[in-house]
Amino acid sequence: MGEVNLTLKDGSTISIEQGKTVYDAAYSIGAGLAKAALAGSIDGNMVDLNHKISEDANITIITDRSDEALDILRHSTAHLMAQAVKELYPDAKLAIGPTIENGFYYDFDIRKPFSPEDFDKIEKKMKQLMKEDIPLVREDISSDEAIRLFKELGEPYKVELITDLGEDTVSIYRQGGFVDLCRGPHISSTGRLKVFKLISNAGAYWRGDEKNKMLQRIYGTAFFKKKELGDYLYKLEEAKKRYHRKLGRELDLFSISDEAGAGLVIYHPKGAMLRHLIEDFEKKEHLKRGYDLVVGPQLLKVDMWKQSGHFDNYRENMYFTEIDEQLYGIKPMNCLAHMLIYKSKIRSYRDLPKRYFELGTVHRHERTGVLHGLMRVRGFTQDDAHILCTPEQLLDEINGVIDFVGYVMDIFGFEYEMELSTRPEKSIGSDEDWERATAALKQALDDTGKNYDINEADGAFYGPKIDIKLKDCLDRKWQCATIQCDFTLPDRFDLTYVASDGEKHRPVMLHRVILGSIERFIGVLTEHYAGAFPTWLAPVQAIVLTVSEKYDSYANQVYNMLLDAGIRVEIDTRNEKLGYKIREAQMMKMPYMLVIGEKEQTGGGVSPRKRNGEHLNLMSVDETIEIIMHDIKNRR
RNA sequence: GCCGGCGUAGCUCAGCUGGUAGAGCAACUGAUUCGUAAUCAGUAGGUCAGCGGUUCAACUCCGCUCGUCGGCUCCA
Repeated sequence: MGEVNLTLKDGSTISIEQGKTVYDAAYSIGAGLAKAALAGSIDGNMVDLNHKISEDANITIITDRSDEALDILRHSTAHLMAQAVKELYPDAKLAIGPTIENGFYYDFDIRKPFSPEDFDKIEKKMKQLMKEDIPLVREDISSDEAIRLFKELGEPYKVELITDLGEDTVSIYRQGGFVDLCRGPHISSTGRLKVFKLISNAGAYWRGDEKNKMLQRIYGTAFFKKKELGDYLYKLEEAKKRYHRKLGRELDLFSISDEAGAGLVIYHPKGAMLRHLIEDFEKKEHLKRGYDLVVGPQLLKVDMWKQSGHFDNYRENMYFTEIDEQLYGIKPMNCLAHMLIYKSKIRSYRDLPKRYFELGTVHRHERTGVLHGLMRVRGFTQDDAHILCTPEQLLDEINGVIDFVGYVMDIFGFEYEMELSTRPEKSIGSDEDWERATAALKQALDDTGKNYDINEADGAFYGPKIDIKLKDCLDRKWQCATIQCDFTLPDRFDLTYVASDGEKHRPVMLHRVILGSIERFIGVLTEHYAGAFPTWLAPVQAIVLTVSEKYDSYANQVYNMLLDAGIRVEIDTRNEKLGYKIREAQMMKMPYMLVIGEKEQTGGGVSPRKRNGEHLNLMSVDETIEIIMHDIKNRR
C-alpha cells in the first residue's frame, strides 16, 4: 500500500497510508480534531468519517463548527427518528426524510396518523437508540441489489425512488436493523445525536402530488447544544408575538369575522388608515413614473371571461352572480377592463408604452385549507398595472418595474428575494415569444447585480415571470411583487398598435404588481415592524396625555394645534393616572406621547415621550410638531 | 380540497376520569385629581363555535358542519 497526499484547507499537506479513512486523516492532524469530526469533504464531495481515501485529494474535516455540520446532524437525526418510528410502528413505510431550513422531516405511509401524543413515545425511543450508540454504516450496492433489498423489507417507496434514480449503484445506510436509501454523509453513530425535538406533524402527498397518497410527515429539529435548541424554541415563541393577526386585534387594525365569511377582511378605523396611507403613497409613486390611474368594474359579463380564457382556466376560483338572466363574473383579476381601455382607441407606436394602474379589488375562491390571516384571503386589493409596449420597449419596462420594486422595498426596509420562473410544460405561445420574454426578464435581473434563483418550468401558462418574495415572522416566504409577461391577452383581445411602417402590430403586455396584495403586504409589514409602524405610517402618530383633569383645557388646545398641523393625533383625558395612560399608548405602539401637566401648562409647551422610552425635555408645541413632521417627511 | 391540532366572557386562560361554569385583564359605576408601562372598590358579562347523537345527566364522550393554527397541494 502506498501513501496518498492530502491537501488541507490552509494549503498544507499531510500524507497517510492509502485506504485509511477520513477519521484517520483527522486523527493524524490532531486527536482533538478527530474527536470533533463529524464528516469530511474530499475534493468538494461530502463523505463519511469512515470513507476510505484512495488517492491524492483536497480534504476538509467537517466539525460542528462547519456550515454543513448542522445539515449532517439533522439528516442523521431524521434517520434516527425513522428508525424509532419503524421500531414502534413496524407497518410504517418509509418515504423520504430530508433536511430543511430549520430542521428536518420524514414522511411515512402509516395507517393511523400520528398525533402529538405519539411524539413522546417516538422521542423516548430515539433517546434509547441514541444511548445504544448504534453505528451508521454506509454500503454501496448495485441498484438491482438495492431494489431486491427494499422489496424484501417491504418498502415500496424506496423501490420507486431507486428505480427513478436510474443509477447503476446506490448507497444505503444501516444502523442496527434499520436500512435507508441515502446519499449521505452521516455522523458515525447515533450516540452523537443528543439534542433534538419533534416539532409538528402534517399530511403531505407522496412526491408533492395531490393525486398521490397522503403520507404522514413529522417535522423535527436538532442542534449540537441544548442551549441552541432552547434559543431556537424561544425565537419561535417571540416570533408568535409579532404574528399579524394577534397584532391586528391588539392594535385594533382589522378583523376577519366568521359571520362575514372566511378570508374576508374587515378594516377597523386604524387599519383602514394604514391602508389609506399605503394606497396614497402608491398612487403618488405610480403617477411619478408615468402610470395612468384607471378603475374597472367589480363584475363583468361572463362572455368577457370566456374571451380572456379565465372561464376555461380559472372558473374554479371565480364567484359568479346572475342578474336579469345574465351571468356575471366577479373579477379575480383586473386585466379585462384595462384591455378595454386600450382597445377604446387606435393606438400608435408613439403612444406606447401605456401603463394602466389600478388599486383593484379582486375576489378569488381559495380552497379553505389555504386561507391564512391577511396573507391568503378571498377578497383583496392589488396594486395592479398592465403595461402595453412594443417588443423593443420590453426590457426598459421590466427594468423600470424592478427599479420601482427596489425603491419601494427600500422605503419599508425590506430584504427580498427574486426568482425567475421559466416556461412550464403546459403553456401557450411561440418559442420565440418565450425566448425573447425570458431573455428580457433575465437580462433585467442580471442588470440589478443582485442574486436571484431560477425556478425552471414554474412560469405562468401565458408567460415567464419574476417573483419577489418577502418573509413573515416565521421566515415563511410570501410572494408580493411579480412581473409577468403575457402572450395571450393581447392576442385574445386583438390589441394592436400602428407602427412606423403603417402596419398593425401586436403589443407586448406586462402584468405587474409592486406590493402584490395590499392585504398580504399589510400582514407582512405588520410583522416586519412588530406593529410599531414608523411615524409616517402610524395610524395614530401622537397622543396627548394629561396628568389630571385640571389640564384638560390646555391639553385640548395642544391637541387642536397638532390636528391643524395635519398630524394624526388623539387625546386621552380619562380620569386615570399618567402611568396608566402611558402604558396603554405604549401598548398601542404610538410613536409620540405628549405629556401635559402643571409644568407644561405654565411653561406653555409639552413633554414628549417617544415609543422607545426616550423622554424629551419640555419644549414648545411648534417644536414638537416640527419633530413629528420631520419623521413624516423622511418616512421614519 | 387533504392530514393533524385547537375552538370556554371582548382578551389570556382554569374547569380531574360526564353531575348543567370560574380567574385575571378589559368594559360599566363610584371614589381618588394623581407626573412617564397597570389607584381602589363595586357591577355586569357565557345556549362552553353550531347542529345532531349516546346518557337519568354532556363544556366534558361520539358524529357532522363552521372557524382557526401547523403543514401538503394551489397561489397575490
